[in-house]
Amino acid sequence: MASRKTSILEAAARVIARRGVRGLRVEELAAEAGVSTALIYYHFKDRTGILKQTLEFISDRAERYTTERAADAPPLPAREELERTLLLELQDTAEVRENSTAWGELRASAVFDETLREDLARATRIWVQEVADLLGTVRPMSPAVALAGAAERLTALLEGLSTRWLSGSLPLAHARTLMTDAIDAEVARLGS
Amino acid sequence: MASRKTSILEAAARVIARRGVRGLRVEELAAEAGVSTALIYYHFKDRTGILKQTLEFISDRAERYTTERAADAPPLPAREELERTLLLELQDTAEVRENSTAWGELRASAVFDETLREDLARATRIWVQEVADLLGTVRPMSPAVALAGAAERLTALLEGLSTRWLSGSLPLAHARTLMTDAIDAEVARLGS
DNA sequence: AGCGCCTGACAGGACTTTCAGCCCACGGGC
DNA sequence: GCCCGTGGGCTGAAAGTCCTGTCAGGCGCT
Repeated sequence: MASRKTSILEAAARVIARRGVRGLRVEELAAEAGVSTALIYYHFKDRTGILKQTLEFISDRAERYTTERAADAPPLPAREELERTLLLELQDTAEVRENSTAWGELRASAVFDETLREDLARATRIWVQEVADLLGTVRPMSPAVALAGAAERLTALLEGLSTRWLSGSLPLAHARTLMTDAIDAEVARLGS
Repeated sequence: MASRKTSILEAAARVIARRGVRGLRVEELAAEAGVSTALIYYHFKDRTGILKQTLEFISDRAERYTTERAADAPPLPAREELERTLLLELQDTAEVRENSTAWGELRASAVFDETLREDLARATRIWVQEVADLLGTVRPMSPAVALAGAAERLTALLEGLSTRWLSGSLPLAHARTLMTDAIDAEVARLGS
């Protein structure tokens, strides 16, 4: 069930989305979760422990929501599936905003914290591979190297656009347009 | 010439590159610059003031080093100039690394700090415009809207690749290849 | 003297982490 | 069934710790 510890992790995701990894205050987290600050230290050794476990929690959750689809939903055509997967990260819903924000924070934190790098690199690799596979479905004749390159560009672009969106430099609708156009370009490029 | 204030800003860029925005401690900055903490507050109103002016300082400096060329160097062909400008941000030299890291940090911080957003959005706009102009030189017949879109994609991609590089998810050489390919794709796209 | 640049010292707070112990579910002995 | 001892989950309160931002004043230049 939603144990106390789990609900603290959920609360942590919300607080990080609101304030960032940098702005997470244990007291605020405690208030958000409706527990005492001491309980946080009971379950997580220290502030770093909170961060690590929350980031793990978040990447599990993200993997779930990008992959999962209603079991009874008809499978989408390859091209729509690709677009859907990528544009999913550019939506103004609480869950996506929360995950995107946290992902961006994780990425940014890893620049200064080597202990995060390995996990991050692995998660990135999985994500890129997933997109490369989708591209392969859209353009079955393309060489793997080309697919990998396109997937890397698309996912890196997505991260860039996402950060710009979240930092208020780019309206969401425009980000979506740019992303769609980039997908067109990459698909066309593979086709040629 | 290098006024005390300027040397504080240079030190701030170094400290941010080393510790991140959240890791910037006024005391550490003072030590790095070889001045008292009080002097920092004398020149910059508060911590946020330091951040804002450092952002400005960094984007000026980046503009300089991407734009400037030796006076006696022959002007490059448009296409090479474009490539050079974008790939300059993907180099493992102290100055570039420092600038890129600080830029990424400030971008990430702006997600949670509205006071940085306006400056950041402006700096972004200028940069995108610069790239759009270069693209316009390469493909003079392209409509402005297409140039703007391509420039936004290329700069956002560059930010994404840069962050991946700095966070250890992407080898530098590979990032450069991906960037070059993206430029090819966008230029080809404008040409059609 | 007046002014701009600069400093040491510290007040005041924001945050993290610890501590002593309460509460209650549970299992064993009667 | 009932009592008691135990231990994990949990908390209020406060001790630390670390920083930011301020203040009164020094120093040199015009």
